[in-house]
Amino acid sequence: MGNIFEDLLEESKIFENKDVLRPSYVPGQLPHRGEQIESLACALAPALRGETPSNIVVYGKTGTGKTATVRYVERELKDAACKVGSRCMLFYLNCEIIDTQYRVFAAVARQLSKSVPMTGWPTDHVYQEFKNALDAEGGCAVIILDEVDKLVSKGDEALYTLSRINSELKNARISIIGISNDLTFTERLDPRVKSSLGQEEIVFPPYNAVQLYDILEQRAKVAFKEGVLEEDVIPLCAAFAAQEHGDARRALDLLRVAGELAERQNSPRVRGEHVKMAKNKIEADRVAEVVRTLPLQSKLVLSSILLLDAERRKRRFSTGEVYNMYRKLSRYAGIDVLTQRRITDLISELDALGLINAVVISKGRYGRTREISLSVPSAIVKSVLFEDYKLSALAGVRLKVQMTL
DNA sequence: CCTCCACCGGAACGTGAGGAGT
DNA sequence: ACTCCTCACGTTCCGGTGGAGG
Repeated sequence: MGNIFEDLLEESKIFENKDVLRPSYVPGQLPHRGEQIESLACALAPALRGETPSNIVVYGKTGTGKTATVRYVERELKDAACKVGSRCMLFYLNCEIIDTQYRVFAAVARQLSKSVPMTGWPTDHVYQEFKNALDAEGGCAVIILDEVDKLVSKGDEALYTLSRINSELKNARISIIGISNDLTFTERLDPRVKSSLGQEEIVFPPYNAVQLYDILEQRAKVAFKEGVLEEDVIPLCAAFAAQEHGDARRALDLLRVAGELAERQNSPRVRGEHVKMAKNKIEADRVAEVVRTLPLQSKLVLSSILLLDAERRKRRFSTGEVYNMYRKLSRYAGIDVLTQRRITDLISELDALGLINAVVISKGRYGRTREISLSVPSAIVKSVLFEDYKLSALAGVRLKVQMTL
């Protein structure tokens, strides 16, 4: 008795099966994606007959169900291939992690139980191994490249090689499915790759609030106990997510976190206010996590912006101002001072992460620069930044810096 | 209409860590 | 022990540019 885990072990009063709300979950049915599923299935059907399907590019913003749909079709195709006895393999690669030519080949070869080191081999060696593995297996291989744009940003060699590989294979054929959330990414490609890759295009439009509602309702039935959701919960989640470009992942997160918050408060039901709390919590957690995992130099840049923000009346700063502050800070903290060129890149990264806003503006006679401002609450950033022991010394530094200059 | 500021951002290159083969 | 890879992170060099002020 009195064990600290006793209370926590008790069965949830809110959730029936929380996993259904996780983004990795592929449901048995995908509402409002019938059209896309059909196009994909149509395009891939030749694989079952031993022919080579066209290459496909799938477009759509985050949370429009691209990955879920493709994985769903992948599963169905595998089943079908099993039944028909057709030799058809599917490889799912996430290019956010597998983001170079080397890694793509290595990942596929490994799934065909070849052993390839993380790094070390010349790329053409891995390429050979990759081809041998495919040829040994024979049949048709569908390579799914999730977030292809990440792969392209580091040079389009990988796609170039992949799109031409069929002429070098004896027994096997491959076709590529690229998933991208950037509609313009093909324009950065070599025209030859572009025409080969984009034989077929499928677009995923964002969900509207009504569609999000359907999705949430479908999952909520499985995820929650009967009757714990108050009526306004799902519409609220749908509405919030619809505001953020119809991102279904956001909507599901909101619902899950709202449930968790209700559970923690020992509330018997999930109410609308839990959704509002969840919205704030998700944003704060995201910011905190992003800031925490920033490299030291980027943290320093962010600290500079934070200090400027606290010292000046205005809220937007030029690259020069930020760089000057950065130099002072890193000297004070005894950290190598990087060049301004490097810092502009770091600033762009912070911008891409959504922590700051950086827009290039021209001030005419007075030059051209980025206008930089913090785009998240400074309190969250500050508390996380000064956790870093190397930066904690900076917490009380504001006045000193001002004086030493 | 031209100038010229204060940067932007591409390209090429260097270094050093991490790993493999011989 | 030595050679040969990739890759992350920086630096150096430099051509390019929107628009206020002359």
